[in-house]
Amino acid sequence: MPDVEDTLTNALRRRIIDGEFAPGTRLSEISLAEKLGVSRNTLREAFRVLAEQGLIEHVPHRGVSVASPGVADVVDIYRARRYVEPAALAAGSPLHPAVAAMREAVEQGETSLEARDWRTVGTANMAFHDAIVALADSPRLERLFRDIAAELRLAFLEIDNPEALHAPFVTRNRALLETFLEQGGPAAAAELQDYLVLSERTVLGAFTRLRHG
Amino acid sequence: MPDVEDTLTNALRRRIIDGEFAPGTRLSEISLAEKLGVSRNTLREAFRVLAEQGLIEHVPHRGVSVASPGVADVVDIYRARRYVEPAALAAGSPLHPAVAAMREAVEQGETSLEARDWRTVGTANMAFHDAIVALADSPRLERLFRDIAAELRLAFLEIDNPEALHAPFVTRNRALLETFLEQGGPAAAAELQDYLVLSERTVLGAFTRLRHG
DNA sequence: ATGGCACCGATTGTTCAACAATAATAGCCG
DNA sequence: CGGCTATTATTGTTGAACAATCGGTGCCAT
Repeated sequence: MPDVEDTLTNALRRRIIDGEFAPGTRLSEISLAEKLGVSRNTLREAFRVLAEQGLIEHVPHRGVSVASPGVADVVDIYRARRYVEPAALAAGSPLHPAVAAMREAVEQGETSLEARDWRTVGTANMAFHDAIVALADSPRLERLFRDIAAELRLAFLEIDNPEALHAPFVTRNRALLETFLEQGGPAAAAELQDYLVLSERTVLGAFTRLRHG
Repeated sequence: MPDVEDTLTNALRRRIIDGEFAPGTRLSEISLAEKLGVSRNTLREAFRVLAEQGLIEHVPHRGVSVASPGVADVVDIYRARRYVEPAALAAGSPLHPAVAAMREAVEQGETSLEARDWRTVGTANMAFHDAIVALADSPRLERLFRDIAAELRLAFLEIDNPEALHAPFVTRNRALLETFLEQGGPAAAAELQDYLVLSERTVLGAFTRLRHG
């Protein structure tokens, strides 16, 4: 049964992102390998990949645990986002295929918002920003964003107040898309800067509130 | 003999970057494991990490080979650099510790240039840009740059004309540092934009010249 | 009781040997 | 000479084994 590896990595990745293993959870090689029906060695290869992506944390001789991003991580993630996303939007063409993905993400967000399905709202929000990055046509920047978006999802899982985290940004996504199409990239980039500052503040606020009970 | 893994990954990484295995070289698990004195399984874990970093390419059932970046990769690498480096410089503080590293890299480059030690000139150039990215104080952006800088070194190895690639930029580094200190980040960022465009053109020119004999 | 210390158990780190699955190659046939 | 098949070398994966390390347990001395 070869080629399990990539599938295994992706499966694990999805399950972690979906919150099946809470952030901070220790992942035992033996029990997890048994549970997944693979050998320890194969599982360890997947671990190395996920650790490199920042989804799990590896401490020598103490195994791996699901990453649990702290305040410093969130700050850094948003810093990176502010470097990449507004620039991608500013230089992006309205004719770029990713614009369709942006529009779909906006609509998906609106639909899910109405259904009060916060988790899906969060997914749609991420898809929206993913599409923004895709405007840059840069595989390496897309990979960076994929990784930090996954980490951010873990941070969201820690907070576990999806409505407050995701709901406010659906209308902002719509507005941002319209600004981009009607006023062009630079105007949208400026708007996105504020957007990201607000988003960061929202996440950090929820974080510190957590720490204080 | 535990904990070999991280050491092994770093050792392999250094040897690849240093050109011990030419870009495109196929890395056989059996022979390389024997050569390095580790087991296949351990080596495979290191492979997974390096593949994730883009240093080696993994094709299922065909093994791994040292990455050999093509024109598209170089273009993308420079695109990513233009997203990150000028912004880091624009927002960077002259009091940041990384400025010392920038200065050291400039001086190292000048010394090596005089000695006509092109390889060291290249290393100093990379250290200079690494320091620029460090201005952003972002571990994730630093990691991105570390990876694409490594890939770029592989591209340089393919070209193998280190003088043309590295020598012209020593004086530019000095000038850029002075602009940053005397005129501030935004002015330096603008200068760096042109710098990177020129650098990209240099690399791409050498590339296409390669293809034509 | 308490603080430090040696031991013990559980887990990770690593190796080895084996087999399955695949891709490239070589050789065969038409 | 081109296409098909068989061979072969390599990767993919497994299971078992042992070494090394970490954390905790319980003992001992104060």
